[in-house]
Amino acid sequence: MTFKSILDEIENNLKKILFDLSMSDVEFSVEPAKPGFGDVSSNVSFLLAKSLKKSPKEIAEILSEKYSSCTSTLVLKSDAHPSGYLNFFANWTKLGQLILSESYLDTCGDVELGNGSSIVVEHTSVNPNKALHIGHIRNIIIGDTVSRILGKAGYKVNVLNYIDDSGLQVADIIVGFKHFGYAEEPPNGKKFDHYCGDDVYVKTTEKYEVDSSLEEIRKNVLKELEDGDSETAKFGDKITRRVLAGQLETCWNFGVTYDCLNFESQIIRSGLWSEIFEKLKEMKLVEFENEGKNAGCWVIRGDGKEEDKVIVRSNGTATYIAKDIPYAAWKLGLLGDPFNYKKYKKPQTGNRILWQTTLKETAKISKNFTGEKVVTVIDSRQANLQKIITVLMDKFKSVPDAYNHLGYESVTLSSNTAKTLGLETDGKQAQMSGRKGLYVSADSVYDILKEKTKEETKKRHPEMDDSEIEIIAHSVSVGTIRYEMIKQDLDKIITFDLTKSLSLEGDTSPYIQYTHARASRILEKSGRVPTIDVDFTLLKENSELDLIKNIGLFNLQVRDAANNLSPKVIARYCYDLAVSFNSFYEKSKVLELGDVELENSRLCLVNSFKIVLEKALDLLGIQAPDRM
RNA sequence: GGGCCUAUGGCGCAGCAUGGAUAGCGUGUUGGACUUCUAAUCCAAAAGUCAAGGGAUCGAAGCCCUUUGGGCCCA
Repeated sequence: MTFKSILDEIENNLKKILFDLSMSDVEFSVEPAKPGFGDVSSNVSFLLAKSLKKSPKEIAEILSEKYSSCTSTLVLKSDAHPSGYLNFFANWTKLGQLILSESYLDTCGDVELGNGSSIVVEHTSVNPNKALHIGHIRNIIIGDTVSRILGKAGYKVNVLNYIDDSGLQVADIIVGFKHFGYAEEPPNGKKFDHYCGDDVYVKTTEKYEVDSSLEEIRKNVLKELEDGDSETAKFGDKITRRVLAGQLETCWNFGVTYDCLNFESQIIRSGLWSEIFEKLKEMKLVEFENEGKNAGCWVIRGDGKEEDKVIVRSNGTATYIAKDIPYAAWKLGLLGDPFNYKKYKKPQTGNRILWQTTLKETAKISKNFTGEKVVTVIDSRQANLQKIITVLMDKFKSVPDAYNHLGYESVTLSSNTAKTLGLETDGKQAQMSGRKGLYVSADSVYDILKEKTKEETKKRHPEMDDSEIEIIAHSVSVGTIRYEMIKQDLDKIITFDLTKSLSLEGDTSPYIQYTHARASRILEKSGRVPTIDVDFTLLKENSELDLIKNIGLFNLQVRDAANNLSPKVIARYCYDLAVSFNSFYEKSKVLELGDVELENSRLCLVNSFKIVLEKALDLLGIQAPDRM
């Protein structure tokens, strides 16, 4: 049981009181109080003010009076604040014991939301023609964090990465290799995904701008790609898989893993499209246009003022939505599964097995990576398209809100960072562009951070051996990037600056990780094994109670984050938890107090903090070293 | 022309879903704290017409309407 216990107790008692007043249909709130207003607050008196024709203050006083005769185990007293709030003070001896005992359990923080139902999270889905840049990283970290949170909330999560291996961007690098003579092996041992993105792709697209006759070559390559048996398709497959391998390496380095890779080329060849197209026609969700500018096309009718959306052109070719619709339906398990599955050749970090789709009959392994619900992480520039798919899927699937587009704003470059890449912007931020070579790669940001954190760690611990420094620098670098990508709201643009965004102080991952190291150090130095068999009445300082309270809020935060698909909730929680520990750390010594009982009680608290912080950080994919 | 997002101390953000107490945090600035369980830390000070205007409400940073600035999508 956690802090939720006292909220539930108060809510139930208030409900009883309201029932006696025959006011039971009021939806009041019972929430952790703001600092200085007790432990729990309720707005109930405001809501009753009108119907009872009394001031909130008077009502709070009446309710407080009535509350004193309720049976309560965790509430010490209630208090009517002059503002009208009804505040409660906890019996911390009991509540503290409940919270700290709970924190020692494996299930701490678990939430019963999914109840074992399956949910698909699709993220990453970067064209396999370039290395991942800092903008892609935002998508990947959001997706990975949401997956972890949903897992904690009781869902069976299937994480998918959609590989768009048959589009224009892939055609472009093939043109580069086949017609402009780029060597297949990158020079100077450069990572293959970087080579394709920095050199082949950028330089090839530059040539299009100079010579428009090259457009013809590109079109032909694109056409050849669609025929799976062509030489071009086979070559394309080889190249994209090699780029993909490089991208996956970056993802794994950031602690991100998947369950299955879905290849667009296979979706196109699988026949899923014609299956869904027939269904769409049957259900009259697509219509054939006889007149107007879309004459001869199959369209989805726009809602109200919206434009109709063409999905099959008059020449019979499908538009790119036509690739997304069957995939979306497949993810929801609405279509037969045309795929077989085989293991990806290289194992991921951790225990998760990575599968990939295949159309080959030799691999007769069937799997189920679909979900009763789907979350698709794509930036909000694609909101229009995603809305069409959401509306369509709602009509197919009886479950409401089965298909969810989790949108987020893009990452732009600060004018200073753009300048270092050779673009003058007049002090304005700049949109990244793979085609123009205007981006900061994820690997390079990691490398810069790692150098910086290595230096910092060496300075602090001259005696430490290189392998330990390596591990610390890795987790701090990964943590810094992950936290930076997640800590603010999804609908805020992140302006990335090579120097400013890589701070290690303040509201950052290293701050939180450092706090963990402090706790670890206390436990290590104590030389004792902390237990929950301690005297909880000794924990009565404000900084101690505040820390206990924060520890007890963990599962409430997980619920909030999962319900709203909001990873930043957990980031904020980790930060708040760390702040309250640092406050405790400054005010209350733990060791060498000359009072073994008190030491043990505080050690129990420190350990509880450490356990919960580790679990919360794990949801962010951040590891906390014991020393740093 | 239509649509989506956004505006809160110098800078970067939280709070808005579900209106109610004293609008929080980081950074920067100024000053202070390492012989102490690690200073990637902590404490203090200065700094806010919550974009502007209007509306409903006993009560608005939050809800509704209008306008403006910034970003994006579609045509």
